[in-house]
Amino acid sequence: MNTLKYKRPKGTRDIIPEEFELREVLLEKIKKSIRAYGYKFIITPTFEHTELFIRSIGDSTDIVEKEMYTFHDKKGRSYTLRPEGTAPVIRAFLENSIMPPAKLAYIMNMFRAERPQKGRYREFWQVGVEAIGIKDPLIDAEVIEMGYSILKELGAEKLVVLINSIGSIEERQAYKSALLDYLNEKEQDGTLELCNDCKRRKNRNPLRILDCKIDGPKLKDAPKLKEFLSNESLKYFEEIKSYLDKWKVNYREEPRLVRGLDYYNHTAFEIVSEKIGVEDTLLGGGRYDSLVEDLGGPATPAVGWALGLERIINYFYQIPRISGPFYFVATVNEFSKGYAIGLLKKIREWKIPSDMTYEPKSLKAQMKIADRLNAVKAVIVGEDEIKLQKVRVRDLETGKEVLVPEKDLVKIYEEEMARRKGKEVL
RNA sequence: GUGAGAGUAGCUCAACUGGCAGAGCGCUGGACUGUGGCUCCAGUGGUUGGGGGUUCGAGUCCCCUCUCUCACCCCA
Repeated sequence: MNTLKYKRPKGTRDIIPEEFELREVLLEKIKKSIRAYGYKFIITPTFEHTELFIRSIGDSTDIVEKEMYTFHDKKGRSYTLRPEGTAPVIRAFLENSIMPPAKLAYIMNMFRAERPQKGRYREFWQVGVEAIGIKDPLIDAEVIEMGYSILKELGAEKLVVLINSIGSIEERQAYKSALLDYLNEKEQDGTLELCNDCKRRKNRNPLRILDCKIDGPKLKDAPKLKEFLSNESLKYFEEIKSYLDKWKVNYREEPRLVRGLDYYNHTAFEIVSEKIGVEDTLLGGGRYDSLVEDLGGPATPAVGWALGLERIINYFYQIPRISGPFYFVATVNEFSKGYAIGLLKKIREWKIPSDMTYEPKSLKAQMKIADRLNAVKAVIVGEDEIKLQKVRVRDLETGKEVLVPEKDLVKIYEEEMARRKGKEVL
């Protein structure tokens, strides 16, 4: 088994037919919901100029520092497999002169060179939305509510929106230095010893220290981010919450919530499920008012989120057993096989999933294969049937057989599909 | 990058302190020659991830290596 010569690269996944069908169903639901909120879908290239990600995500973030798949072409240009969707979408928004206000959505695979674990892969799929050119608490709230309802519709349970305002970039900067002053002072007078992780965090993202399991509790008297927010920022945040209240979104204010990408400001949020032991984030997002300008466009505020498709599937779905061909054509001998080949061709012109055995096999063996493939009905063709100008249709679940003219195969198929509709529990 | 666990048949897993590598499922065929599932019978299955070492003898002990999984970090 482990003598296999080639295996998939670490952290990548094969989506086998069973999961493929499940994803199709989920994605259809997601697309329908997102369109209902007025978004249009786009697809950007799988790779971009490396610079785009460094500029947008921030050069001292984990993603840029150690998780990007970067390569060079023959002329030495540096490209990177997209690690996230927001920067490419904004780039495309600018490059195609799309006019704000614009609501763009995407379903794209992302690439990050992390150590894989549950719900976390090196290639993974994100569904994301970006509302570009609108700055009003109403849109922030709507974006959050949309993510919340979509997750709910997808069957995610015990959802909680964690929400915070991290203020404007200037406000956050002021807070950051106040926090650093506080930490340095405590360290110098010996009342505080940070863990190794937090020593690293100090340079990279000091706000995260407050959330550290080891050091966090020691910092009860540290300055609070909220104290550094302007009245305007606070009011904006309050308004968002009042909409969420009105729409009965289950949220919790999380003063320590910060985002790992540099471009966020003001609203930051995550949606987690309390059903999952390790509180993995199902969806994360926030407001980013300076990104469009940073990427060379006019000053344009924006807000958005992304959700991880694999996490939804991992935590809330079983990979279903899928049904095989609707009709499995079985033949009695070489003579009827010739006839069956023509019949199969007709069934396929009707676009009904169907199959047969190609090598000669006994009828018994053919039936066995039909069963194993989980076919819905077997169509048995032998000399008797040909003589009568009919086919024998056996329901593989009930074992009931009917003798009908060929053209009835369409009717039987349609009736069965109609019967199943709505009952499809994936 | 750090830490923990696991690799035995196609799959899920056994094999006491080192002593002949096994079972179930699957697969093929038959009982039932124009009918699947259930039952019974027979057959099919392996370089125990790879390399080295200790030993009369290694799936089992030691070292190296590869792969996978989980957790931390970080994130979707």
